[in-house]
Amino acid sequence: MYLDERKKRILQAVVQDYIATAEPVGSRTLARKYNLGVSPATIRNEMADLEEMGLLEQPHTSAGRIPSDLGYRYYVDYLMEKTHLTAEEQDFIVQSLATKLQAVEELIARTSEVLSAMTNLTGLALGPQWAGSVILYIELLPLVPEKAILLVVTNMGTIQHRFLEIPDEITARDLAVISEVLTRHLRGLTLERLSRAALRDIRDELAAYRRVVGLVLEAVEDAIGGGRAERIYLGGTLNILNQPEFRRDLAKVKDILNVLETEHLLRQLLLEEAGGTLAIRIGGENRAFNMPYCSIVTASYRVGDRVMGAIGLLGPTRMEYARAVATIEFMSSFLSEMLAHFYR
Amino acid sequence: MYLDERKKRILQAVVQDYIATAEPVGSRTLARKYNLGVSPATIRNEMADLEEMGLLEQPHTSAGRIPSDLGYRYYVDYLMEKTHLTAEEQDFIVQSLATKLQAVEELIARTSEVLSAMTNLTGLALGPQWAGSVILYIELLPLVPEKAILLVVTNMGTIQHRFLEIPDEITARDLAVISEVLTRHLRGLTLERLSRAALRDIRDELAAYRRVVGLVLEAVEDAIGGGRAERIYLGGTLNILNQPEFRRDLAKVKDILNVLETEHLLRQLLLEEAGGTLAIRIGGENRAFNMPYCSIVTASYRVGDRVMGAIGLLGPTRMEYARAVATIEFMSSFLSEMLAHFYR
DNA sequence: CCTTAGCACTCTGCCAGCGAGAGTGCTAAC
DNA sequence: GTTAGCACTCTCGCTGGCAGAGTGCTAAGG
Repeated sequence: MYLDERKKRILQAVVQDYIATAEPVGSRTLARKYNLGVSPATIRNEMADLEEMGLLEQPHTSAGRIPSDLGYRYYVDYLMEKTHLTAEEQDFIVQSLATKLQAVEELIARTSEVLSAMTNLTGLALGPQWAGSVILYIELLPLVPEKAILLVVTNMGTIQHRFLEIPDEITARDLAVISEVLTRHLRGLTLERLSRAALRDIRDELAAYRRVVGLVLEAVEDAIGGGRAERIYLGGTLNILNQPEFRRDLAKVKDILNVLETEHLLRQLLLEEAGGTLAIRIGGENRAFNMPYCSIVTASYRVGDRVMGAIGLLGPTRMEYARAVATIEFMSSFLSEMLAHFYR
Repeated sequence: MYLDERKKRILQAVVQDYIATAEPVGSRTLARKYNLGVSPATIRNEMADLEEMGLLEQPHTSAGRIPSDLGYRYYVDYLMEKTHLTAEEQDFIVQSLATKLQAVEELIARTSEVLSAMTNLTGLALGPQWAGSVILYIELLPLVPEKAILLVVTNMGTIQHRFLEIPDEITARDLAVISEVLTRHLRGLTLERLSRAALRDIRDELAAYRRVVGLVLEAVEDAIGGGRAERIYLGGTLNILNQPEFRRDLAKVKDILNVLETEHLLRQLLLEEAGGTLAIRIGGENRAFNMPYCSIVTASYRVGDRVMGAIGLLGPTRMEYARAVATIEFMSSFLSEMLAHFYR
């Protein structure tokens, strides 16, 4: 789609003004606030063109124009001036995330809050990804009589646990033996596929414990498979209610909260385009979700070249894209850095 | 406060009708729907009395009456007919919670969702309580070069972990020795107070590892102290938006979501009266919270006589108390039962 | 003395009508 | 190609009127 310079400037001005005010913007306002060097009448003509091209739309005949999804898209792709967080802001993030950090989950949890605090949007954070990591230890420890706890520790430091009923005659020593055998055979395998061969070997070697080995292996498989659901952290859900476009429209708020409450939807939202570094999906571009009035900016974070999770910002289509992008970019690279340091 | 039979019946009818319809209820309606055997005029006189006593109030001169906090309180304490969940409902709960259960956290998480599904209110669940449990194992495992992971396992099957930087020269065998010493000295201690003596003994016995023992003990203390923040699970946040009294009033919704988003407020809300079995706090009785239009029904769940956590239902003051109470009571005793079975 | 019918009064919610304000599209002049 | 002028349109907020619901009071009845 080709736009001459003047159209670009006008589109840019409309988008920026609408983002700032949430009010449809008219030719007069435009001429006054942004010195475009032409009169309102000319701007009107241009805006009519932009509307015909599908970049702007009118809520009703006699209101100003607002950007369409396509208009935002053009803005984001070609017109938006990239910004960076200020040194103070970066510092704030670093302080918020780096102080007294105890476990990776905590880092991710705080990330969602910081994201929201930086932008007044809703911050999302997913991870850390459990898939793709490698088993380091499997331990079976007696808990109370006839109960044991199974721990699976991976090289990423994630831990899954399961409870097991065990027959009375199995001693702590037996459990230690079983742990050792399990660890020896499974160590180094990725979680996605425990080789069938390894499982059979274990069964053979532990033939003496026939009564429990089935249960134990089941628990192992379960711990590994069931752990797939990484937690999603939300920050600033409340901010949605501060957006003027939603103050009056409970139905929309409900749609959004519904998505925010449904983990698998969120997961889909965050991971859909985790391939690239940064994804911006605007309004109706999010086909799967009934939220044509929302945009989302997402990015994955990595350790080395493995995707460890994703973060995102959800807000009205009218969000400050430049700031959202700057924040997401900084946060995802900072997260990657922190994790790299954490794990190596 | 003494009420004669007729006043009781009228108050009861007002509360029930208002709970059902969310509309102020007038004398005419009352006379028609509930056969009180008297005319609207008499009812009006009685209602005027009830209003003077502070049990009812009028939104404006010419609307019907609605119960005041005090009115609800009287209803809950003296007039409410206790109900029980039907066999089908109980079955639904049992099915939802008992199938394929993997870990205690999952049980609690599902509880909040079931609570909300049963009542169309917002379900809260806190726990399982980490305080009061006893250390069973402490393990220090090498993770990647110069990093180790510390695991603290308690008799309740909760696990805390922390990452540690360790000098290169410390071997896996060294870590095993340290683990053994830690476990030997700390096993059986409750998390609240690791005795100073035990810590000194450890320091003495591990003098050879002077370089790491400080770090390790710090991590242990941190894992134990930091773990205090049990997770809170929410279910059905969305239901708030379905309440007619909040459909129009974004400010209230915001207040509520704000509380729901702030963990320490929720914790306070759930634990405030964990002493008794069941607590109902109505509207303004919740002094600490700026939500005079909300009530909350809470109960703790236990294993033996130790409080393991709490569950609750949050909704408008107009909630169906009888149902909320029945649900909470069933759920908390069912939870206690499940956990008792789990742990013993 | 309690209960009840009747009635005047009050307040809300809803709708229609109106004017102000903002913005547009079109036309004609520059 | 640009711009001033103008008629037109649409929203928003305000007002007044009206129906509906409910009340309190009074007076009559058991």
